[in-house]
Amino acid sequence: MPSTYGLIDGNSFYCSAERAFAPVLRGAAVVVLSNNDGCAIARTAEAKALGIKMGDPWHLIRERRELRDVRWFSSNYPLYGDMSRRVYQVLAERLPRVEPYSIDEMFLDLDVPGDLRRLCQELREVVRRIAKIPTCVGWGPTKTIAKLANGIAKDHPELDGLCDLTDPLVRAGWYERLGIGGVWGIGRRTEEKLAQLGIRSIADFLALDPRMARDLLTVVGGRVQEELRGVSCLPLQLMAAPRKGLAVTRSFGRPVLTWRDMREAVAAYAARAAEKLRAEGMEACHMQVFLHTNPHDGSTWYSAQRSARIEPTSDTLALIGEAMRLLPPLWRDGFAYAKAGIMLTDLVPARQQARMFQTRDPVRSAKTMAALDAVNERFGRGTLRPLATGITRSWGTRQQKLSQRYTTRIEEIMRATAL
DNA sequence: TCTGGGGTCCTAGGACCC
DNA sequence: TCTGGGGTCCTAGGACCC
Repeated sequence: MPSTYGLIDGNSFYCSAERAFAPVLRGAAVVVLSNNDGCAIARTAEAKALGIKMGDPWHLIRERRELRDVRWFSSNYPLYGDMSRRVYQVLAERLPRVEPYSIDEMFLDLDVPGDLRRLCQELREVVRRIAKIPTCVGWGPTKTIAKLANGIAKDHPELDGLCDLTDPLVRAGWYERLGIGGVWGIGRRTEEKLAQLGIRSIADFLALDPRMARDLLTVVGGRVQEELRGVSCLPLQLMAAPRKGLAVTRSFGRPVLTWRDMREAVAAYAARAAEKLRAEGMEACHMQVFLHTNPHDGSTWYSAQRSARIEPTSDTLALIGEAMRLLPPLWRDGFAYAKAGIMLTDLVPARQQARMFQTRDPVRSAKTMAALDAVNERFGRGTLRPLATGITRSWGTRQQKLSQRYTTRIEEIMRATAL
């Protein structure tokens, strides 16, 4: 177990990814929007300075005159994924152990010889130069402390993107000043619960009897407390744990009113779920389908879900078939549906040998799916798709300003931006 | 009228994360 | 016109078993 953990994260990661290809955006207020261009999910410092908050609905932001010049983008996850992998590569070439934690954050094992501050500064510079992403780095004796340090580096520009919380005395100083709600693992509800007991700062929380912390917040809260004390409970995870489930759920670009559109949308989600499953080399044994109306618009709420055990598969047509069996009982005429989704759980590694009582030919299915994936990999997602998933897709997601490079390979990107 | 002590599996819901 | 998507872990409670 390392004695020093680091956390590096990309500043306004999605915005920085967009900026990497459009130098003209340097110094400009930039936001990236959620699916359906619904709300702001990433903002540059300039956009934050203009008062744009995380999660602000975009239709309200754009009405404000002073925000007319804000540059905005629909989210382009394939691009951000490429950028994230690039950042990982740069780090993994320079450190023995790196754990990708989220698309824009990596935990680092900093048990390496030499001056840590200098090393972290060098990491920031090389990530900026090669992957074109500005970052902050925080470090300390546990992951939770490294995460806290990273947040401090982000919030205090005078620290030049670096924050060292190795020294208990330095930590104690911050613990007095920082609210417990900013700690990794303490959300809004827990913060409220603690506030009722008069616990507001991190220092207050550490003064709480560990048994009481566990009774109040379960083992999770107990672990947070230990980690904040400097006792490491969360190891670095170099191997990503096999995933437990997978979901494709999406709000419609406009309300779905007809059974025909609903069937198409859910078939399309099932097809996408099957693709993801195959990309992971997994098969699903359980499927859940749900749909619901808009919870925000004051109309009558209707929501329904149904699930079933299925024969293990990652075959697109088979999964569409299962979804089409689950869906009909959920449908009620007369509602304006806002969202639907497919969730696959009980994932198992794909295997090709025949099972007893199997109703499909696995070899044939694998061949067909491999061909389908190869075409879509080469010519873009959705080039080849089952008719059941629709042609016009009037329910599709709105993406008015997608940066036009989502099939681009990272090598081409790097060439395009070579200085 | 009284009525044990474990187990497992499943589902739903809460809380949190990015 | 009108507010994202996709995960994880933990706990409680019911059904069922011996």
